[in-house]
Order: sequence, then structure tokens, then C-alpha cells
Amino acid sequence: MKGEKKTQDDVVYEHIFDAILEQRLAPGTKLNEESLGDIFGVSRTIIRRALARLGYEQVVVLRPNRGAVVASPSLDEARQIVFARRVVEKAVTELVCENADANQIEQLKQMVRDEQACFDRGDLGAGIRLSGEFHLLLAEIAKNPPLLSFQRSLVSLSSLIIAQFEKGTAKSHCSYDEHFELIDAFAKRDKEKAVALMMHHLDHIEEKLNLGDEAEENDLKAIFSNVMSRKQSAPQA
Amino acid sequence: MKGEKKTQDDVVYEHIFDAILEQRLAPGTKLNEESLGDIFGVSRTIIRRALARLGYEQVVVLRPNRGAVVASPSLDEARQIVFARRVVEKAVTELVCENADANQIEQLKQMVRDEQACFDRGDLGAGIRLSGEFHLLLAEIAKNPPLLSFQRSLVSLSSLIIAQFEKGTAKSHCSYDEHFELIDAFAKRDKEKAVALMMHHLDHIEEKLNLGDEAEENDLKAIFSNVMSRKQSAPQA
DNA sequence: GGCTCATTTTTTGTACACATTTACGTCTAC
DNA sequence: GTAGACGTAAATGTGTACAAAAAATGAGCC
Repeated sequence: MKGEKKTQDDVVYEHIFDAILEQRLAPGTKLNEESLGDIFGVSRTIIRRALARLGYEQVVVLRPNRGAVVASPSLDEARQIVFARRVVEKAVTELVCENADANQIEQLKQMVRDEQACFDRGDLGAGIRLSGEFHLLLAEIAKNPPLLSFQRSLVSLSSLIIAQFEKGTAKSHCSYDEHFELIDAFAKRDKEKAVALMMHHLDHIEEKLNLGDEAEENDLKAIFSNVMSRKQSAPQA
Repeated sequence: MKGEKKTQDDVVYEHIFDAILEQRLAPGTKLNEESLGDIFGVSRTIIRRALARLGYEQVVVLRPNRGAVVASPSLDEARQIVFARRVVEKAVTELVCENADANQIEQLKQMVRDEQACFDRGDLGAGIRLSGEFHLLLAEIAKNPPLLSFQRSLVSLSSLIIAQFEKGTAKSHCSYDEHFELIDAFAKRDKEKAVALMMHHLDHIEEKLNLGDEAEENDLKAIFSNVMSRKQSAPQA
């Protein structure tokens, strides 16, 4: 549909972003400018721009003079992000109920079908991404560019959170059943139901936060604290 | 209070931003990288970063290969921005009612007194800026970083809109009386009243949109549309 | 043996130079 | 006289070199 030519920063941006979502880059990972430049075959200039953008969206943290690392939201920060999403998604949901035409409803359905296919075939990374894009498409249909831009940032962060907190959890993510239900409500222009479904949908994300614990391999000290206290145990077999 | 050292981009960013708010840079103005570099005594690298940031906040529009211009929101875009603010400000207002302590209430009052002083002495630019910072401080007190970041972008855009649409209007901007009333409601933790006041406050911005007309020297086509249809009328006197 | 401090190395920040694209004025053909 | 093509000038996009800062390393000291 859209045939705009992607600039180099966009390509790098998306690659890094996808890598973060698909957990190939764990939260806390240092993002070295020169290494990335070598990998993508571009100069640091391009990498720098991509990182700045990711930084603006808070998906990576930019520390002056100390480089960029993949963000690792704390439990508290994660809750705040979900809260912000509640605020935005409520407004978006109402707007979608008002605005969505048949064509867009079909577009939404197709996207969720794709999402379902990804999860079925076990491609978690692509699944999480499509799940996020569903919510972005909603914001697009809402036809409010500022909200869309904010939603983009929040969805990125949500995906990061899901990736970070959903390590062991078997239950699927933004479950596509709920997306289908939402689409039904949109088609019927049933605002109340749609909003209720959406809030419920976000409840599920929040529930996961309380289950999975956040301490990850970033915090080396925490992970090896037990080792430290038993230094003189059997070193190897 | 906060003694962090500002980087060069920050300084440039703020200068350009202020210039836009204070109408020293009119909407539609082309922002030439080299000229700006000369003015601020830095290389294009720094200018470029500042412009990228302004572009991300949508305060300037970045056209690939064609440079940056100061944004000039259409009437429709302005309405969408105000709508987004309603969404965010409602949530922020409720959070402020829940969270604000006596110290913060005093901080808010002081800020509005400063704002009042600016308008009284006729310094419109500083007044508009402080008025915006009041709303930013609210988002800070709400203690939700994602909402704060979105609010920052929206407040910037609102200021731009006010500057653009409030050309002739005598009535003052974000009137500080309303800010004082809001603070009262916060202090009493009266959510309903505070939200009502805030919505009313935003109504005032929206009203101005309908009064002042937007067509500026940017949209040449609109301006000369009448001329086109009467090509062979009397040319000059 | 552990700690501090100086040196080295790595990494980020900035300026600058070159490549590419775009805008504009001119020239030519019809 | 107008429309189109071409060439030139200017501005943006990108790579690279150098400067400054931080991190890592190792020597010296307690």
C-alpha cells in the first residue's frame, strides 16, 4: 500500500527495535555505536540517529557520554506505562467506534489473522510485533496524529515490558481472541463494550507484571549474590 | 534546584523553541541548518540534533532532503491537538488531586504568580511559556513519566497554536485566574471540580481557534484562490 | 592481599569535508 | 510566448577525522 522509500535510519531503527522486541537484545544490553555501524554497514552518524529516536521513545536509555543501553523498566515504571496506555486506549477506542468504516474493520481482522498465524507457528517475536501493530492501526483509524505518535511510543514500551516480564509465562500475550472481540464491538459501534473490553485487555498485561519477577541477568550482582556468599564451595566437578 | 549541565543541543533546542513560542519565528519559517549553526556558533551536527528533536515533538516539520520549517498546524490539526490534551489533562488532573502535597501546591502557586507578573508587565512570550510550564509541572506532580513526556509535546504544540491563532485577540491566553482556581481544587482534592475546571480551561483554547483564522502567508493557494477566478478583472489602479 | 592512583584504551561528542538531492534560472525549440 | 530541458547554485545527507570524556588496565603503595 504505502510505497515510501525508507531512509537508512529507519531501517536501522526497525532492526534494533525488532531485535529488542524479539529478545535478541536483552534489557540492559549496551548498544555500542561503532559495533552497530559495522553490523549494518553504515557510519556512526546513522546509528546515532536511530539511537536518538529509540531514546526519545524511551525504548533505549541514553546516558550522556556513556552510551545507550536497552531500557529495562522497573515494575513501577511498567505499571505507569500501562496506566498511560489505559488513558490513551480509552480515547482511541471511543474514536474508533465513531470513525471505523467497513474497509478498516476488514483491515483490522486481517491483521489479527496474521497475528494468530504467527503465534500458531511459534514465531513469538513477529507475534508480539503484530499484536502491537494492531493497537497502532487503531490509533491510525482514530485519526488523531498526536495520539498516534504517543501510542507508538507506548506500544513499543509495552512490547518491551511484555518481553521482559513474560519470560516463563505460558499464557499468550495480547491474545488475539480479545482482538477479535474488540473488532466485533467496533463494528457494532458499541463504545461501552469496546472500552470495557480494552480495559480488560490491559488488565491482562498488568496481571503478568505481578507474576513474572523483574530481576534479570542485567543485575549481575543480584544474580551472583548467592555465589559470593559461598565462595569456597566446590568450584567445578 | 536542578544543577544538571546542559548539553549544547539542549541550549540550541531551547533557544529555537522559545523563539517559536515568542513568535520571533513565525509558523512556516524555513530553518536553515548552516545559518542556525553560524548564529549559535556550533556546527550543523548540533543544529541537526536540535531540529530532529523539535521534529519529533512536531513543533517543526522535517521534510526529507528539503529541510525543516516551523510547523503551522491547520485548524483541523489544532483541534486534534486540543482533543489529545483533553485526554491527557483529565488523567493528569485526577492524579494531581490524588498525589499533590502542600509543598507542590505552593510550587504551583509560585509559578502562577510568576506567570501573572509576566502578563502584567506585557511580556507575552515569557507568559505563554510559563503558562505551558504550569501544565508541565502538573504532569510532573502526577508522577507518570510517559504522560509527562507526551504532555511536553502537546504543550509545545498548544503554545504554537495559541501563538498562531491568537494574533489579534485581546483576551489573555491560558488565563492565570483559571490556574489559581485549579490549584484550589487540587488543594481540596476535589477531583470532579478540578477536571471540570480543566476541561473548561481547554474550551477556552478551542474557542480561540474558531475566532482567529488560520490562513497565513504560508498557504498561498488559499489566499489567492479568489484571484484565480477573476483573472481578467481590473489589474491595477 | 587489597586498595588507590596514573596510564592506556576504548567510546562518545563535535566539526568538517564530500556526495546527493533539490530548487531555480537560463536557454532552446516549437 | 510558452513549455520543456539543461546547467548551476545551494542545501541536505553521510562518512570520517579529531577532541574529550569515561572505562579498563596495570603499577605502586599501604
